[in-house]
Amino acid sequence: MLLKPSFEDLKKELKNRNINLSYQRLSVLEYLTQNRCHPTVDQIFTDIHKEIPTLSKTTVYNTLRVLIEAGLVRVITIEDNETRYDIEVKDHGHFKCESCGTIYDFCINMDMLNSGDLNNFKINDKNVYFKGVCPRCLSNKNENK
Amino acid sequence: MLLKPSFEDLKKELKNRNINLSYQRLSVLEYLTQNRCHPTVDQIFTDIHKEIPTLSKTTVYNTLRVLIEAGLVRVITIEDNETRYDIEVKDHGHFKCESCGTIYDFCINMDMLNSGDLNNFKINDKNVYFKGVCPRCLSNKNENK
DNA sequence: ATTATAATTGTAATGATAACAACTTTGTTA
DNA sequence: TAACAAAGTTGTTATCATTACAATTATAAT
Ligand SMILES: [Mn+2]
Ligand SMILES: [Mn+2]
Ligand SMILES: [Zn+2]
Ligand SMILES: [Zn+2]
Repeated sequence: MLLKPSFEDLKKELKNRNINLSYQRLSVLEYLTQNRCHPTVDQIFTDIHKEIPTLSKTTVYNTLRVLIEAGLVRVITIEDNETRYDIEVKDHGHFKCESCGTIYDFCINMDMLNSGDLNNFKINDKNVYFKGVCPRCLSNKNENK
Repeated sequence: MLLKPSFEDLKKELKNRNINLSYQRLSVLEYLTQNRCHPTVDQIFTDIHKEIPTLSKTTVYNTLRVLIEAGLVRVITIEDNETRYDIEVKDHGHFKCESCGTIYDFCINMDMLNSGDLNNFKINDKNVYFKGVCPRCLSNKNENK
């Protein structure tokens, strides 16, 4: 199973890397640990803005860049028109339901994947994206027959 | 190995689907069969524009949409700031070199990948994206030591 | 040849992200 | 603690990719 890093663990990680623990950064970081739905910048901004009305969207972008560079957040580009963010940086796949839009995590065996074509390549980043229809939407469709 | 469909094969495919074979559409289609570097819209437009000065970028977008809907072209979203297009629709992975920008194809065993988490999901589309440094750039780096 | 349908074109609108400079907060030093 | 320097935040503006739209042109059907 995927390990879920706690907010406190992540705070320590940032401190270790000498990254300043500003109120806004901690707020974004905490949001990501509690909302593991792979949110967009707009979702993150809109939600935190309710708590911190002075928050700027630029800060959300800046913070995400810092967290990504620190290796604490990964980018999900399963769709060409929306960038999403994931606090879980361990290898795992993403499935997007084309009906309800939900993005599901799933386990993958990355070793099985590497066919040997990439023997002499230095691999830094791996992403697996599937699309289709989730079980919930499939059963809803059957009910409406 | 991956099969490379010929321009003529693809023309027949379009005819079968009653998709109009306009000069511009055929031009884009032929470009994709001959430039398998996963080009962006801008690359496609700029190159074909040299031959067809009246070509509009809107037409390139429209044509790509038609070809994608027909299942003859697939979208590559390995980077969040550039959408790329691939005439090869068979399952295969993509590796982007972070140094030279080249996107390499590689073989994958998709069946090995599916861990069972997605047993009840209907899967329509699969993409595997890796990033890192390609052998050529790795050896260049060593030379400059 | 005429007419209807579809495709193309150029421009304008949209929306996500980045650049920027002014302002504010934080950390450091005395 | 006070003063200063560095870093972070904010709001605005700029940029760029993509889409919407209406006018024009090309294709298909009769
Ligand atoms: Mn995830
Ligand atoms: Mn490819
Ligand atoms: Zn669903
Ligand atoms: Zn390279």
